[in-house]
Amino acid sequence: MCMNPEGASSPRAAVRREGRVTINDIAALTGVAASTVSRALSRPDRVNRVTRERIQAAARELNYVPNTQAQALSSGRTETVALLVSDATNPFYFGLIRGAQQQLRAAGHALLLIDTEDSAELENHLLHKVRRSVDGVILAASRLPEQTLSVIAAELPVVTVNRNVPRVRSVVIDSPDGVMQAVEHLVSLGHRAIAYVAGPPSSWANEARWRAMRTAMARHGLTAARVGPFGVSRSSGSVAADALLNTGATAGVTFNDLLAIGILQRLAERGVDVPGEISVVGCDDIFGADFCSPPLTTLTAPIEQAGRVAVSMLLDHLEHLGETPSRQTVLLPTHLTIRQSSGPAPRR
Amino acid sequence: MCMNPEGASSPRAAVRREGRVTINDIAALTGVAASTVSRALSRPDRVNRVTRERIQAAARELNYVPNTQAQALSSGRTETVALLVSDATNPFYFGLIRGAQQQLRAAGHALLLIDTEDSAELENHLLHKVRRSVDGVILAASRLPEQTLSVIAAELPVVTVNRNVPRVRSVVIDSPDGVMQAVEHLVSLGHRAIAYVAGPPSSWANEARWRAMRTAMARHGLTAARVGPFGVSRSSGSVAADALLNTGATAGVTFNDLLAIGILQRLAERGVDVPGEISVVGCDDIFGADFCSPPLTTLTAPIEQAGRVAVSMLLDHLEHLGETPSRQTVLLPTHLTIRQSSGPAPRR
DNA sequence: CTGAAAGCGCTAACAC
DNA sequence: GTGTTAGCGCTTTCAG
Repeated sequence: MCMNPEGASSPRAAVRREGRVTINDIAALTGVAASTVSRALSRPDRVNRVTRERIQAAARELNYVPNTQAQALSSGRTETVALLVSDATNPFYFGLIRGAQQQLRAAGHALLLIDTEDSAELENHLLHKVRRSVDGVILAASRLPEQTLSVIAAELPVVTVNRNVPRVRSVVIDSPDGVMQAVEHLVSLGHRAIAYVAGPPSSWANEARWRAMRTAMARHGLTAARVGPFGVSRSSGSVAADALLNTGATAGVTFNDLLAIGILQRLAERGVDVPGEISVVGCDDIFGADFCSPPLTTLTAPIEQAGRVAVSMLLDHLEHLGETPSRQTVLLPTHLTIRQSSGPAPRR
Repeated sequence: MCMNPEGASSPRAAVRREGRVTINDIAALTGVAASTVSRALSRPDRVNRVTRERIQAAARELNYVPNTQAQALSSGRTETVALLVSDATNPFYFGLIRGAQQQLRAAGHALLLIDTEDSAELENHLLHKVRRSVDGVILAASRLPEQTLSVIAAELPVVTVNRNVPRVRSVVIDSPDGVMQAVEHLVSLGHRAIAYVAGPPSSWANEARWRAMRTAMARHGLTAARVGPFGVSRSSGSVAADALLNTGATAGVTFNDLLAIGILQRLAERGVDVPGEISVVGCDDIFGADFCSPPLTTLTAPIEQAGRVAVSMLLDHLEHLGETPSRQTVLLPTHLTIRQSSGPAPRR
């Protein structure tokens, strides 16, 4: 009948609070205390069977959905895990994301995806920011210095992928071993001058692969050339291809497939025959490696499995907090998948 | 000196509560009330400049990070947006995820990634579950029936991608227009028998593309054949290729690139020349479309932009809650990118 | 086994 | 402008 003065809405967006069913509603409906409802729902074994069933029935009937915020606030557990990737667009991560997502869902946890845009600074900042909003984090290809990682791992459950840091759990794909296989493969095809096409210097895996390459070459009394560093995008492939050609090598092992595919494209442009004039071996076996042209010989990495394992390790860690943080690291094997980008060394 | 009885730790994992800095610590340090700290941090303009600066300095010094759970609980805003995709592994989503992620970060929001595994049921379930944990959701290629979507949109801010539902905001990529361009292209190359290779029936976009195809063909007095439905994976391409060949068509327009690439592989296996014997046109221009063999003629979709726009619409919606939910839909143009998988129709 | 009560950390009226 | 006071919805001692 009259305008009430408090009718004016607040400047902040109205908060939707309609329709929310809380444990109190269930408590009221079933005539028990809210705390009992809470128990019945989150630790069913701690409550009498008949009350429990009555409560669960009521919950179902009212279409109750727990408020995760509230749960998190009072319990300290968020049932959420953050996955930090350096570039959500990199096909390498697709499998990782997928594997992690699967395993997480199975455990009823949510996945917070964070793109660090390949910046250590941003990575650190975002990590700091979500620290309290997640139960733990998975760091895929972290760009952070070892010391920073140690500090973070001390205050938050962490699992790294493809990055080995003392006292931090990690799953690493054994690409170095794969690189050795690749070198054997190339050497047996008659190659003597083989170059490593390096990725970002901040990448731990990059250095690990390079080391493996030198070792493998040394076994045959050969020394590996090295070009780079290059960015890990297909477009970096152009420069990389030219640099690779310049070394006079008859074969190149690249930091990853993205780079390798870029190189393949550039070589085609320049009319260089692969593998006739030069062989190219990639790393990871990402989506596309099997249908680029020529199909890429590469190190097949169990990426999806890595995602699953990382999650398992993290969840396991969460269960046993406080226990000795044994420097546990899982090594996943790779194998060489031979396709058409590698072949016999050209005659001199 | 003596063991205190409460020393026994609880059976649940210990909750880490060490080192947490709260607004109370800042309040104590600066000698103001906690509420003032809260204000100074979240609505700086509502507090005296010098107090504000003192508070901000203290916050920085103590390395304060707000507890998002608590913020969410009391404010109702979570600063988190969920992105539901039907398959996190589908390269189509990479760009979408990336675009969304970018825009979200710029606005200081987090991204909850949810994989619905292509199941309407699971989609509905998960949506229900996160309803209260996010400010809004972006539904990429939802499999939900229109009515369900309407219901959800009524109780939670929603933006759909490639799915048009009355009263639900959406961004749709104008592939139907692109399909028409594709048909013109093929017809002008002399093709008369053109088939549509269908994707999942539950996909809204699939039907939209098929309709566009028929219309475009009709304009030339032609009728399109249709094969399928097929799954949207490369492996479905084998069956699809055989079915396509069976129609006797000289060209095929496929639901998406993944399928098209699969078809290309199968055709190569069967020794069918593309585009000599048959032309193939894909849809989306995903990663890989430009380097498969032959490179795929396809409809280039602004996928990343779609992700950004979807987020913008959603955030905008959040700002103006309660306002008339005008059925706002943004149409993003596509264009035909001609590569080597399409060519003149073969002579009879 | 269940209830009462005290918060989790923060925001949002409402006073002053 | 700033302090006071209630909660947000849930978990978790602590009694009984």
